[in-house]
Amino acid sequence: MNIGDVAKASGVPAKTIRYYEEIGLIRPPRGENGYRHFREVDLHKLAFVGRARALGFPIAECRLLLALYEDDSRSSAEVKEVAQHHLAAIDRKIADLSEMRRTLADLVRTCAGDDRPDCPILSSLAQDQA
Amino acid sequence: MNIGDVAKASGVPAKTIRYYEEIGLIRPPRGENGYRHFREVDLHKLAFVGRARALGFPIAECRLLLALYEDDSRSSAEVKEVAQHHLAAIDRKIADLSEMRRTLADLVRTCAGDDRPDCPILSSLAQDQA
DNA sequence: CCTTGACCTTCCAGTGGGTGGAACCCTCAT
DNA sequence: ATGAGGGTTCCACCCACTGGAAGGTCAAGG
Repeated sequence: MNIGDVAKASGVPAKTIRYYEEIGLIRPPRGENGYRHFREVDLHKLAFVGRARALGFPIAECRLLLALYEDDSRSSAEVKEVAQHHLAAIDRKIADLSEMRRTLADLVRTCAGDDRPDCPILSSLAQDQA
Repeated sequence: MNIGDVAKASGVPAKTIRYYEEIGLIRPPRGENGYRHFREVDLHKLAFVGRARALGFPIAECRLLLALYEDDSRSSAEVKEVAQHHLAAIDRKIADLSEMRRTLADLVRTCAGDDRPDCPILSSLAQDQA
């Protein structure tokens, strides 16, 4: 399979696949014409990474998960720890965003949104007790 | 005030303040020694941007908000629109993260986390019906 | 007057995770 | 032989900083 087929099959854009090769996530062999030639295992790994990325795992953790996946002597505890670590990171992000959302929604609610210049949003940003 | 004082007063790191000047968000005048000299208004604008950034507004929107803040003939409707736009962006992010969280939490819950290699997290990442 | 240390300055490079585009090569069907 | 639609590399850019090196400035203490 060429890169375009793999991109279609995995849902990962060709540009991204090249990038993944550049950072050593995948190492598809090359044909005589210089084209990357993807075997089943390469497609498989790429789809694995694609799904891990879709769950928000950073590249470093995708690399780790891939290594664990390929290591038959892994323990599920190791995998779980990586996943829990990422889950905690997601929770922190959600908490941060929710806090922003709460504040911003309050401000939006109290803003008249009419032709007058008076605006509690700007006042809040301008004052120290924002 | 020098940059260090302003950094302390506004909570925005000196490096970030220099960056904000570079992108034209603020334009503090310079003293004879080449040091940036921050007037009250510069500190004020910087703190404004700091608070807007803390609410997650991207730089472009901070710039817009700052312009509206300095425009006496603005309407609160314009401000509200910017804020609502950002609120919607926050909501999208929260929705995306929540979806990830849901899937990941399910996987973590079903993983034994013991010495055995079998792991539903890896299985899920490896299979198409992840 | 000199030194010390805490400031300040600029510039360059790197972060994460790609994305866009240019310039060029390869392959296949017409 | 030619044109479309692959593929290849490389360089630059996105966001919003952040780290660090090399060097200038300033106030206080000896």
